[in-house]
Amino acid sequence: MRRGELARRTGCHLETIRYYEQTGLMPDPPRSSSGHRRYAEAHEGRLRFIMRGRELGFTIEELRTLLGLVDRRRVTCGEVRAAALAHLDEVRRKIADLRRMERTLAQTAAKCRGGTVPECPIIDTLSRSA
Amino acid sequence: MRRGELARRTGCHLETIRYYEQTGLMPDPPRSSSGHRRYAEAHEGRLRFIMRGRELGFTIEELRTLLGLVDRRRVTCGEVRAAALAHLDEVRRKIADLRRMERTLAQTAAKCRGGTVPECPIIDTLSRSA
DNA sequence: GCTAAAGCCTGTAGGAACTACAGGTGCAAG
DNA sequence: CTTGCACCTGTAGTTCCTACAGGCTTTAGC
Repeated sequence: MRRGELARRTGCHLETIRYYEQTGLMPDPPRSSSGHRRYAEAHEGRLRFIMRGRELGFTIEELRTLLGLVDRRRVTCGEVRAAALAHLDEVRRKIADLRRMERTLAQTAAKCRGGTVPECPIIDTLSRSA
Repeated sequence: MRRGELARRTGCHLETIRYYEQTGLMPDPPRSSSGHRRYAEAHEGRLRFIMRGRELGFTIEELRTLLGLVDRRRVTCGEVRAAALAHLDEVRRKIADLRRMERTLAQTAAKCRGGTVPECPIIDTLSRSA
């Protein structure tokens, strides 16, 4: 498939695919005789993985590490495991942070009747840097 | 307190404080006669709120909205509540995404013995775009 | 076969949210 | 009173994209 179709299938921005190629996250794909990129199913899977990682706040650099481990297939299992666990810690920290924020937002919204009273409990909570 | 101390207290980068001032998240603080910024406790609270919001993935623009509501104190309670609930939805979506990633990472790491075998279940899972 | 539209190519510029630096002023301590 | 650090400003660089501009390629209709 070509770049446009890969973009449509994954929902990734067309130019971003090229960017991921430039930064080494995506491999240089084979080209047609006229120079057009030709992607296979494997590319789609890899791109989806990168996209999900980015959505979840992993940096390009972190993904490069993770994918680098995947690519150099003779890396030890222990190394991969360590990287995965480090990322797991980070993900769990982010979840904990978001849950705190969730509680604060839910509580303050619940306290508020949604009326037109200027003295609002949400405002008060936020002002106190909830 | 001065900019340096506010930075030390909050852990915020010195220059970032100035940036938040330029972009209107932080108010222009009072200045000493020689032009040095003079911050009060209230500034520290507001900065911490911004920092937490940023860590949790809220954009500058979203924070500007939220803080704008806080600042213009005569906004209706309903408006504030709507903004808070919208943010709550977003937070919940992020939590759900992160939990999916957490499960994948935990499961694949558990399957792996951490040895030196080149055929690693984590690698296989990631290659399949977990 | 021919042309028009759509799609792809490259390089480069712009935007968001910082971060770093250069060149200068203020202030406090020895 | 001078040395050194903190602060001031404006501007340039970083990351991760996104959007052109100007030019080939491919495809669909005639």
